[in-house]
Amino acid sequence: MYGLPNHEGPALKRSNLGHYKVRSVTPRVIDSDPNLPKAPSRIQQRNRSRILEAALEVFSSHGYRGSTLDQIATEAGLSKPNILYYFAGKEDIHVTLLSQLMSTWLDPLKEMDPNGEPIEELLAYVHRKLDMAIELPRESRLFANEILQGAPRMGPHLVADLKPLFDDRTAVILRWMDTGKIARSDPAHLLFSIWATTQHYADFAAQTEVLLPDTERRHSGARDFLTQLFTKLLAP
Amino acid sequence: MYGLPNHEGPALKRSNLGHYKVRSVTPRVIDSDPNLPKAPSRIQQRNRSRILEAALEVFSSHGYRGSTLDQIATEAGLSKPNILYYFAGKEDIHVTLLSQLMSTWLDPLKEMDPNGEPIEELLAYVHRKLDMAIELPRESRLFANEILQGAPRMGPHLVADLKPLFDDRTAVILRWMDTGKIARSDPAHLLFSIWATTQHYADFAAQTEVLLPDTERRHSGARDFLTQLFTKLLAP
DNA sequence: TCGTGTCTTTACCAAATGGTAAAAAAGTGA
DNA sequence: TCACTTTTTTACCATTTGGTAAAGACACGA
Repeated sequence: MYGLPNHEGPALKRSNLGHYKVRSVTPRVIDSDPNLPKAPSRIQQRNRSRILEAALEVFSSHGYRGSTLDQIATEAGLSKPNILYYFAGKEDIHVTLLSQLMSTWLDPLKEMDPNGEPIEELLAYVHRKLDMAIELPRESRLFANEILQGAPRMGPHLVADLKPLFDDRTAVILRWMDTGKIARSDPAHLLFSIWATTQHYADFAAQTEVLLPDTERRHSGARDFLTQLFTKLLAP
Repeated sequence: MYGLPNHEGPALKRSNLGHYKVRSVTPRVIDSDPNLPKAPSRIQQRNRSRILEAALEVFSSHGYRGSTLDQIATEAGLSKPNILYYFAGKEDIHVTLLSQLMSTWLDPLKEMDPNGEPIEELLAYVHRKLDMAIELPRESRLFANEILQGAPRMGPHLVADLKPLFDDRTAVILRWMDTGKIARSDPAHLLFSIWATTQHYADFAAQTEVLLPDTERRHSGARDFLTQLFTKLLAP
């Protein structure tokens, strides 16, 4: 009688392909494979990135379901049908955003050098993560929203991309501990605590801004505190 | 042309009072003030708490906008009009939930004893918060969702309830530091880091469960790690 | 300047969703 | 059992919203 809601809004009536990614081809002499889609025109690049920028703004502050195509369209300065010319649908925009941001988000973790000085590497990682949380809070919130809802659109990405990197990095950290250059602790929880403490400043900004109105103390204070916290933890 | 969305769905046509809270009174001999609303009947108590339990389940996993009255109704085993007999609307349910949970959520902070042993008190607080995150993840996620969206319905609560408590507790911690019983650090950021690290296990469970599938290591491992982390930070 | 393909707008639609009116059903005290 | 109140159901409604069709505007090479 009262079924679960269709979380994607009105049902799409036909598979909505052929909009941008798959299209008929006008062969170019330069192009090696005439069966590949054309390179995006300047206008396409501009509008697609406009839409993604607008979507980041909207999705990150209202969540997926809390955002509407109209909002994104207004923010992007385009009409709703027009953004649907560039993307197959709301979900397509969201997924595109998430996958694009995934690499940005994981970069600092990749940059940790297994041959570097352990304490330096880890503290640098903390600082980079904190800088990102402060400078790119929308990106942080976008991910937080997605994970909070149980990662419905990013679950596979987590398993395929994040998990292997995570396993690799925890192994590196474990080896560092074996050398005695940093104190022993659970590397997995160490990474969790770094993520939690840094992203907290982006994800819970509405709270921290109320509790600690002084922006300067919030930002550089966070840096000092986290340095102290992790320096003490890692000291051999 | 393309306006912002009305985030509350269809506009309500009239002020929707008189549903439960305000109703005509049949005077009782026992009641001292016959102009006060009647005490809720057994059936009302049962159904209201059923609805709140269902709403906690639904709101915490889909967010406010991602949840529908039908979902809540189904989960509660009632019909949609029936839950609207008990609550004035979707927002009323959400607000009721949030205010009820606020005190549960702040209790551990209140219980910190200014006259206790600083390290013990703070570690006990960390452990209580972690236990709550693990045992009441839905409550944690409900708050996280609300804060992430900028606390649209809880902002005033934060200022009125949390801020004074926060200021008081950071002052207590500062006094503890003055006695030399714990190391100096910024008390505000100390509390932030406790909240961040503990709630992370509830709010980002979708992630931690992928990265650390072993439930035992996730839970007791977190406890050990956080004990270590904060013991080292606080050691004078 | 003409024609072809790209981009944008106008005018829609169907489903989902929050909410309501009103009558039926179930309790309840006397 | 009767009268009265409380609770539940049935049948709706108005907006919102994701999405589409189709025509028009635009760009640009030949």
